[in-house]
Amino acid sequence: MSPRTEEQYEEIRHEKRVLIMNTALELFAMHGYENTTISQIAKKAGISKGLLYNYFESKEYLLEAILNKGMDEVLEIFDPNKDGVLETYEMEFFINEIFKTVEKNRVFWRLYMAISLQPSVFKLVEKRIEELYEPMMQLMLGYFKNAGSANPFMDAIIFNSLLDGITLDYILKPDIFPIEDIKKELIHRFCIHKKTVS
Amino acid sequence: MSPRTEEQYEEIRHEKRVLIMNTALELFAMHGYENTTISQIAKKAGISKGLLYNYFESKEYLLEAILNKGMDEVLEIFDPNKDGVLETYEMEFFINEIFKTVEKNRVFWRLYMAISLQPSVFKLVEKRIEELYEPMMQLMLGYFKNAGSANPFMDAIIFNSLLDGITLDYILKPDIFPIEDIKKELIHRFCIHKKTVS
Amino acid sequence: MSPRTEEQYEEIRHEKRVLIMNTALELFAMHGYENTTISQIAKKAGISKGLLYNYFESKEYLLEAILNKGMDEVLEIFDPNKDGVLETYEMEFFINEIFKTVEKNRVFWRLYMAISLQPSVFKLVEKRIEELYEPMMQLMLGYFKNAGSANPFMDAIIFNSLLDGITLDYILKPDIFPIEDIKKELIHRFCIHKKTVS
Amino acid sequence: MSPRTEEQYEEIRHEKRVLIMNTALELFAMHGYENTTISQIAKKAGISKGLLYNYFESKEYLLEAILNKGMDEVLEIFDPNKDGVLETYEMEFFINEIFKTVEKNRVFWRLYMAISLQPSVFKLVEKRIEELYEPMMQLMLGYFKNAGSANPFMDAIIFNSLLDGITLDYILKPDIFPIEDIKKELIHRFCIHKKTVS
DNA sequence: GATGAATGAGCTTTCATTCAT
DNA sequence: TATGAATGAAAGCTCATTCAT
Repeated sequence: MSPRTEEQYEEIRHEKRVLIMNTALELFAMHGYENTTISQIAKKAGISKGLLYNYFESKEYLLEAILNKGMDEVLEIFDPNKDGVLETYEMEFFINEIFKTVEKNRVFWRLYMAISLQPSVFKLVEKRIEELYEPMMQLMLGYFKNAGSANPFMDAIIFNSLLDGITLDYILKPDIFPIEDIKKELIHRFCIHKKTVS
Repeated sequence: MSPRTEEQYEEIRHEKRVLIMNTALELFAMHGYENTTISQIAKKAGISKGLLYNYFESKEYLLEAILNKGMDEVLEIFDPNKDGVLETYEMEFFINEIFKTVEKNRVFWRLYMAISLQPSVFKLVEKRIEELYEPMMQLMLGYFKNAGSANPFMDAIIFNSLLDGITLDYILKPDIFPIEDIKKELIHRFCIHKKTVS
Repeated sequence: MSPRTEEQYEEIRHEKRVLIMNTALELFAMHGYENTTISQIAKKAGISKGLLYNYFESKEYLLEAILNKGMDEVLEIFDPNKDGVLETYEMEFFINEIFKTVEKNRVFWRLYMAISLQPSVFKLVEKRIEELYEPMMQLMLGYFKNAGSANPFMDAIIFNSLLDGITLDYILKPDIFPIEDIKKELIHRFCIHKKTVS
Repeated sequence: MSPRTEEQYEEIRHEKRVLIMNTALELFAMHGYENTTISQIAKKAGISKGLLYNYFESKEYLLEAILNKGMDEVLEIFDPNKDGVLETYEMEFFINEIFKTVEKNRVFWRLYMAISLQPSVFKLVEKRIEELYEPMMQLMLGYFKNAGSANPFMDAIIFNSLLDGITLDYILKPDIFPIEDIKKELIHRFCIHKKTVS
């Protein structure tokens, strides 16, 4: 056996980081950030407390890393059309993407929302939230303008709130919330084919 | 000097209870339940820690009392139509009531939502939530049926999610969220006046 | 109704003192001195905490008063023969008296023994204990000498320990400890009629 | 540096546990369970409060561990003759063993008796007490029967009470109680040598 | 890199005692 | 005399973080 290469070590480090972050995310989302102890995370991840501090400077930095990673993943959706306008025919794809993200990262969203509701921790996500909401609003604004809305600003805000509400309700009751039906309904209601804005 | 009468004691007790609950609600909502210490509450309320425990058995019971009181106030909205159906012409009144409640109890809703997102504390509100959502859904279901909706169940869920999303966004950014405009828009969109029901 | 006389007030004060002391004794003996709160005592006695402090300067003084009163009652047994010698024919009477006291003041003895075992509170009873044991030992010593014992000192100590052990066991399991039979047995064993020391 | 081996940790843990238990036993016995604070124990043991909780879940569990360990040690005396009968010639050995235990574990016995006298804490030792008294009584019963006693049950109870009383008096005044002489006297009185059994 | 024993600041909670009425 | 609201010191306990190995 030859000693591990620099890259292998790097790989191991990266995998452990991900392990810790995923473990912590689950616990944070389930019991809340304050109710989760470093011991619990270390135990569930199968490592020692000391090692955890080898990867993350503090509990708060760990949380920050988790939130940033989650936000990065979410923000990728907006990349394709980053500086463009959402054409009406793209709306269906967009809604699908959003729902896919929400369903895939349910646990992250729960944590994210809980944190958002806590002003004293909110600073950790405040900046990233702007990165999310600003392009989102621009996209929607452009879309509704394009679709000939009488009040595109109002339409955008309401659509945005509706998505937030759906996400919230889905997170709170994932087992009984009919997320697939809701998605279809949204597509049906908001994806205007051709020029027939009702 | 003779001791205070029972009524005087009752008065004192009631006022202090309210003072403590209001103070705690604000702090809980602002910094989160776990991040708020009994010391902070006592200090802000201008009383000693010991006295607080004279009124509430524990920090958790204090939270429970706050949540229950808030839920009681919110549930009063449903009283007028408790076992009836929401007639189409009543929808405007109903939306107005909901928005009034949300605006008036902004702080409570923030706490309430934060708690709901934390499964381990969720048990405190679980039962009360059912008291809120069940009649709400029935009311909406009846309303949309009455209004001739093709899919009243879907309409009810979406309307409900929309309200949740609006509440959430308003709570997170009360200063910039155009709550009044949104309310008008909702009334405009969802209040079907008798003659126009097809 | 004429105002109460000075004596009547004094009478009321005395009765209330006794009420508080008896209530406290029971609680102290049942749950221990440290585990009993002033609130509990006041509540069980049907008075306010403030009033209790009107009668007793502190919790410790209350305990002291209880212990002293109990000791006084116990010490009365020794009065009849205080400076005399226990004649052999008086032993039966004496044992009867001791058992009567133990049975009557079971609760007091429990407290008294518990306190004795706690050096830091022991100072409260230390002096009174000497008042009890010293004459007791003298009495026994005289008795066994009188009865022609080969080692009256040893006999006295052992007899004393036996009484202590009986008291302890009776206190710990009053329902199953055959106190009456034991008493008869003691009388049978230690009351030497005439000169037939076995 | 590589981390300590499992054995090293085990060693450390065991030694600390013993240190804490011995320190706590002494303080509990001296000042009483309720009057002893965790801080005092930690300080006297030369460790932090936090560490103590690393080893014992709570103050009560610490007490329980102490009582159980003490009882285990005491119960070992009964092992040799566990299911047998105490032959008359073994009585001397048995009395010697009992006195040895009492003298060696004086501090434990003080705590044990104090706890026994406090019904609300009694549950901690209730079960263990039965383990002690039941075989003790059986042994004594067998012994006195064997020795031709007219009332072996009474003899057993009285002998038991005598031992309890001696233990109590010795604990209360170890410096002046003539425990060695008493032991000899007991052996003299209760060890019936085969030939002299009438 | 990896361990978990060890720390200590800070939390919730209790309760003897005081005091305005 | 009598009340119970109010205090505050001190208790038990938790947990993020450190560090010797």
